[in-house]
Amino acid sequence: MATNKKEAFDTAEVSLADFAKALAHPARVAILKTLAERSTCVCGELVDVLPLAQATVSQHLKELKKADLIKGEIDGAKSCYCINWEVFDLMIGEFNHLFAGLHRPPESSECC
Amino acid sequence: MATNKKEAFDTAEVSLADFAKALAHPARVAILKTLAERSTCVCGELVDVLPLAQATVSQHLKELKKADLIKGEIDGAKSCYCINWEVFDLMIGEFNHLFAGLHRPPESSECC
DNA sequence: AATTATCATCGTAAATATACGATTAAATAT
DNA sequence: ATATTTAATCGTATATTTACGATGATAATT
Repeated sequence: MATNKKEAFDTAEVSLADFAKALAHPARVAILKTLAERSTCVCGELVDVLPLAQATVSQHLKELKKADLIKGEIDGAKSCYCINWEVFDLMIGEFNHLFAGLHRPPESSECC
Repeated sequence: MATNKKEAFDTAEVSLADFAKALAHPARVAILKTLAERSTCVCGELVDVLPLAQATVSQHLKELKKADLIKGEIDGAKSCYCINWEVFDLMIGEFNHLFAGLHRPPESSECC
C-alpha cells in the first residue's frame, strides 16, 4: 500500500523533502557538523565521534552522498569525506526561499 | 536491532533532526506551503489540494502537529489548522544557526 | 429524529529506515 | 609474503513510515 507518490508532487516540494530527509537523523546532522568543523577533510574519525558501529556510519554516509550533500574520495586505505557546499548552500537557499522569506502571517488574521 | 539511539546524541542534533523529519515528505511540505499561503486558516481543503486520501492527510497533519509546527482547532464540524510560527521560526533559526551561519570552508583548504 | 458532512482513529499491508555482525577488498605495515 | 588497518557491502532483524479503506464520533442540515 505504501506506494511512492512522488510523481504527484511538485519537484520543488520533492527536492526540499529529500533534503530534509537527508538531515532527518541525528547521526547525519552530527556527521555534517563534524565535516564542517574540520577544515581538513575527515575520514573515519566519524566512527569514533559517533555512537554507532562502523557499518551504520557507512550507511549514513551513503545516504548523505545519495542526497549529494557530501563528496567522498578514496585516499589510500582510508576514504575521505567533505561537504558539497555548492549543493548544500543551494538547498539552504531553497529552504529559506520557500519558508523563511515569504508568507508571514498577515498581521490581523485571526488564526487558531 | 533498529534500536533508538537518540539518547546518545546532542539534544540540538536530535531536535534539528526531528524538525527535518517533519519536513521530510513532499505532502508535509505542501501542507505547510498551503497553510502559509492562505491568510485564513485552512481546514480540509488540504485533502482536495493533495493527491492523497483523507486518512493519509490526517496522518501527515498529526505528524506536523507532533513536531509542533502546526496548531489545530475544531471549528464546528470542520477542523482548522495553521502554522505555529513561533516554533517554526525558532526551528528555522536553529537550522540556519547550525549550518548557514557558521563553518564555511576556510578558503584555501584543499578538500575532496 | 434521521441524514449528511467532516475529520480522527483503527486496522492493515507494504515499503523504508536503522542498526549491527560478518565478510570482503584494497592499501599499508611488518 | 603475511598481517593489519580501513571502510564498503551483504545479510538480517526490527522499527518506523506511508498509504488506504473502514469505522466512529461529532456537528450541521433536513
